[in-house]
Amino acid sequence: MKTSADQRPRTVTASDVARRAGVSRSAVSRAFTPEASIHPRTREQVLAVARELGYRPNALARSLVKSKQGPSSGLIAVVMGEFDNPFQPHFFSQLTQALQAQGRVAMLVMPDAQGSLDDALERLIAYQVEGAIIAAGSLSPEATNAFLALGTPAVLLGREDPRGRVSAILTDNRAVGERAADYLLRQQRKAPAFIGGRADGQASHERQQGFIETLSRTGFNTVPCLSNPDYSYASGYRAAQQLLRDHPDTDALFCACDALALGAMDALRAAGKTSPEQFSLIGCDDVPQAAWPGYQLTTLAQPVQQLVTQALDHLITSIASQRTDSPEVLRLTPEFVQRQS
Amino acid sequence: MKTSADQRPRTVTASDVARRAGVSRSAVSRAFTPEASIHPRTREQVLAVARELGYRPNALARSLVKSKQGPSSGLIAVVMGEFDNPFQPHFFSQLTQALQAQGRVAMLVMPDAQGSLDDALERLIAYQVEGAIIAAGSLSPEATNAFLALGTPAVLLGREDPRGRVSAILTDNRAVGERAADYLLRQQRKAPAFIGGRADGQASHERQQGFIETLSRTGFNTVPCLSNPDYSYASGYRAAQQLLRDHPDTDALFCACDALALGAMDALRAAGKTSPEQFSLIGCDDVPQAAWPGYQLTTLAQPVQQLVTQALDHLITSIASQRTDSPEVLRLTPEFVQRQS
DNA sequence: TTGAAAGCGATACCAG
DNA sequence: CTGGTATCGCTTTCAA
Repeated sequence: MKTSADQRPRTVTASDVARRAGVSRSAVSRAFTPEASIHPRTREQVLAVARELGYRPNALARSLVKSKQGPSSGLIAVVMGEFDNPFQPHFFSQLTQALQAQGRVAMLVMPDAQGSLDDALERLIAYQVEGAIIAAGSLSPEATNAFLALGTPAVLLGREDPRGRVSAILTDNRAVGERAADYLLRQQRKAPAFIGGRADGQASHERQQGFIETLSRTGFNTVPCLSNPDYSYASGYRAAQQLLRDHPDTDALFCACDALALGAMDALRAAGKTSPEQFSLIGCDDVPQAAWPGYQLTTLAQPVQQLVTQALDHLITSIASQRTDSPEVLRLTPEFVQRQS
Repeated sequence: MKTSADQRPRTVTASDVARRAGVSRSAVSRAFTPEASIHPRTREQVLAVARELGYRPNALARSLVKSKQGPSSGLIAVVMGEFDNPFQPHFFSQLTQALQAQGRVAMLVMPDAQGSLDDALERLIAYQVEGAIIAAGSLSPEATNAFLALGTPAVLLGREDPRGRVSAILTDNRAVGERAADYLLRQQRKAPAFIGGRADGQASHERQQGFIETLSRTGFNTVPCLSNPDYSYASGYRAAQQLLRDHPDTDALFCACDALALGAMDALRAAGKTSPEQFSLIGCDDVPQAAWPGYQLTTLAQPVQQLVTQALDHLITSIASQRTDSPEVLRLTPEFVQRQS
């Protein structure tokens, strides 16, 4: 008699089903292959027995043999930065769901504080991921290298590869800056300023460029620009305080992302600048909080759904074509979202 | 001459390394097995060649053979609900990082609107996940069943299995309600109320129970309790409006989660109840926004780090012991976080 | 349409 | 310590 400890049933294999159904292992395999040449009746029989026994093809074994024909693990690596900005989770959940809808499985890597990114990547690669979506902010280059070395297709999401070696799908950040400037100009503001994220942050930098260039075309030659160690609410708050101290006449502000903008808004309020008449503020991303009644932040929305769809399409295509050369960069247009009025 | 299309190098296998290093495949395998009995010099040689050729053991193949000895895919399924509450992403990122630190890989499932949960679960199961962490809110039962049927260890995180068939790690929600009540009583409030999430929501319900029972012990027998279709900011806002309409004398409010509480706070402010003297508010979770200067929400923090650690420990243990019977429920104590004063 | 047999890439057992 | 061999679970020729 067995002990109660080995309650876990041995995995049911194709052989088990074959034996029970009185057919060969091949037949079982065929029953689970849509286009296989197999008699309908045989298939039904097999599937019936399979259901009865609770058999499911082992994806590990399947991928192993199919790897002869090309990659087919069905696994996609998702490299995601930390959720320090409320925009990231939103982005991430869209991405996951899109992958899922495609019948693929997301294997996740999040660089933690220890910087164990490399280990984690190695592990994913060992699982023969077919491709990678990289949305890891500043850690993207490392991740990019890892996949590039393997010839595994990868797509950057939300940022661009400085060396242009892999495709990238992102929001047109210069356009973001330009439209932010347009908005503030339309409001007849006299003293606009900018609060950005990390000085080396690509997106932040491009938004700043678009912003100040547009302004300079209208005669604003010196626009105060502050940068921060990150893209957080707290940084926005601090930066706005500093801005008010150093440039008390400021009457319009563009922040590189909503998190910064929300922080800035609270700092402005704390300083008594509560009315939209005295001060214009605009952010970028369109995080859920921006729509909260307490904030009503005007912002430039990133086209999340499009970004995700395009990135996935692109990745799937390059997996299918087995080409990682000829990288492309796709810049999608942000959408202006007017609030607070 | 090959065309430029087949630029992707064929995967390097152990045989390639063996041949090049002048040893057997077994030797290569041993070189990559920490405790294997192999001459240090041989190992170094092999590793050198491996590095040179860019060889990495194929995890798929490895898991396949190791499955003889027991589960060893290194894969853990993470079933996560939608990120409709800012607490979820926070939770999720902690979980992922913890898994990663353990050298495991997270395979993610997020039930999307279409309810394709079953398909996605089937897929994960096919990949021979060793265990599952289920933090999917209301969809947990389905997910639980799927893993239970396979005898795959699973742990519920943040909620409990109504039928008590799998282990669960969660915050002590009754204690949350009790301490919330204590706080409001300490403030000498006369007319406390409660705003919860879904009426059938387990956590919300337990928090409510703890809350009203504690209050009733002090003589409050009829406490207005509102429920909502979800746990969102918007619902909190609406519910608070309704509360102020139906019970204008309310002077203290406990919300089942911070998202609801933040919404309620904005509704209170919009109604002119701005001062902490006139109105006490307390939430639960301790999401990042609760600490923002604009809110300064007093709340009962869920011990995220502990929850994650315990859940993982528990899962690993039951994977190792191969037992899915004798489920346990662990309730961790919330931490009171006093703000706004 | 079907079954037998040959792998996919790696590990573990067994002699040497 | 080392190399040969069986095996993991599945798909895929190749004949029949």
